[in-house]
Amino acid sequence: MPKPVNTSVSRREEPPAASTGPVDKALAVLDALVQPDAPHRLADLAARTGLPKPTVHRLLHTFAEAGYAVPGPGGNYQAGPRLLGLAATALAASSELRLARPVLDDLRLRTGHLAHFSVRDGAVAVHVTQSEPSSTYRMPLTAGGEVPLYCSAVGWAMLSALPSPAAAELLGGEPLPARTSRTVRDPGAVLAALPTVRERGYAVDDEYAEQDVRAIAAPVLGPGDRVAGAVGIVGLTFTLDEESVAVLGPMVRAAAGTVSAALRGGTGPLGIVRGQE
Amino acid sequence: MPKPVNTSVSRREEPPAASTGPVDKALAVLDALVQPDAPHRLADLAARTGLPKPTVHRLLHTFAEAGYAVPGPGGNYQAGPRLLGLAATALAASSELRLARPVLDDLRLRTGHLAHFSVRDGAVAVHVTQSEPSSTYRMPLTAGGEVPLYCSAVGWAMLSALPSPAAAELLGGEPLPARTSRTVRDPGAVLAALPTVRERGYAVDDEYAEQDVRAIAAPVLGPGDRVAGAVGIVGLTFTLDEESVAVLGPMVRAAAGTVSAALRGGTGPLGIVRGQE
DNA sequence: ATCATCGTTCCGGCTCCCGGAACGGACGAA
DNA sequence: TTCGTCCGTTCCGGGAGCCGGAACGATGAT
Repeated sequence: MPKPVNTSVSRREEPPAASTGPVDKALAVLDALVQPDAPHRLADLAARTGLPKPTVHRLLHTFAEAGYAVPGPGGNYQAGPRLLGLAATALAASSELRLARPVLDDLRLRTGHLAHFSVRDGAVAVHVTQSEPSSTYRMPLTAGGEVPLYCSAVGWAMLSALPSPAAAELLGGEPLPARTSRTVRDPGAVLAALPTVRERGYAVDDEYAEQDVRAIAAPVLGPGDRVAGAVGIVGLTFTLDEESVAVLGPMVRAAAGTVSAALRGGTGPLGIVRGQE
Repeated sequence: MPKPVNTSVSRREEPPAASTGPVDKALAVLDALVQPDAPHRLADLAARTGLPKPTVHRLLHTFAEAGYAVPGPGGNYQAGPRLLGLAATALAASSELRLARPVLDDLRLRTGHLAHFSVRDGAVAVHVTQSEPSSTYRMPLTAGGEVPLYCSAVGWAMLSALPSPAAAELLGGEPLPARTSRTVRDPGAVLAALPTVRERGYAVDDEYAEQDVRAIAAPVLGPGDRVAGAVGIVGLTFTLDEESVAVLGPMVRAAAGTVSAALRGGTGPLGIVRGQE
């Protein structure tokens, strides 16, 4: 008796975003491959990317031949040495990142909170590096993670340093999804808050994205006042309480200013003499 | 049992890249895009990858649409936010890397030399992360950089932890190119030195790769004695002198042992092949 | 003003990418 | 042990879309 193929209506919305070109598919697989829950099985990668199984398999084979993925026993894959090398090179080559790191360490030491540096990708912020206190028993922030601009301190900070029309366009006209009961859902309200952020020099996220989590951030500006990213600290509300915001805010603002100044001043695109290769 | 004995040896590619598929070309462009001398002009990327100009342009356009590259004024490109996020995610997801970092910091503090962690990609070692002393006036090692196994301390360390046949295959039969006057060019001589490395627990590179540079390294072993990488220190010969090798060597060996133990013990992503004998 | 160089666009040819279907092995349940 | 299920892998014919030489406009140096 032929079993009916399980074609039940998926309860989960299909996120697949059918990429048109092979390069987009390759990027999708790479993105899935570096996710923290390694090693990855072929079926999982196919499900996550929404690509057909043979397609993912072929891409993984290509990656493996180039050293960007390494196949394990039982047909599971993980990030390969060349991918790790690429990642290390990319992070080392980013001048803002290289300059931000020591500032983040200093900021973490002086505030006791997790300090991080994020950059903007469209309407979301990507956390690129961070300095964690040893006492973090639960990490409210993951490296490489993303958070919408409208509900994060780093997001508001970067929005505040953008021209108003650009900020308005990024926020859109529709009501924004609520993450907590305190999320500011009205784009107009977010826009109205930006002048205050500009005046103070730092933005505060009061449980906008997650319950019991507060954050403070300030924008980092590169040459020509271009927004390069944002520096911020994150903590639970009962350690990063309302009173401390008044003293921590200026510290965050100063840290961001330090990075901005370093970006403008010292090391231009080619300030250093590199060895060969 | 078909064991994956895939030990691809050659991975060196020259400007006339023989990339057959579009995915390989995309990887080549990505690799060129993260190189330290940003921003990159289209013609440079085309020259570096050996690909035709329109092809590179099309790939960059695809990358830009996905946020993996960002076009600057005047038609130059640099790594985009998604690429930085991917890099951060990849490095954060690697358990060996996460475990190695604090050990490297400690090793650097106690030895005063640059400490680094490298993994193997075919017949070369890739430097994945490092902890630099502040006094480094010239960096003899770059993040994401590569060095052949046969002429580096980390290379010898990883070779020593491999089965002899595998090590022999990686070294090949031909005489190896000389990097300095002290480079060991005979594959047989390298193989003959490995038992000593195994016995002492660390390898020493006496100006094999570069003049006036000495290095010490020890292998890091994961579950099942699989080679996960190597921990090493690098310094100039007149600060990292011959007498200090005897005291620094065991420290490097101990550091590598710490990482190995942590890899085996604590935070295995999920113990899959625990029963495999 | 003139030219070399670069980034960008165009377009016809035909490569080789695509993914449904099938196969064999691994694992768990009965 | 046997059966059923699921997974990784391979195959293959059709046609989607990749390819790159050639051309065009912008830019900066001479």
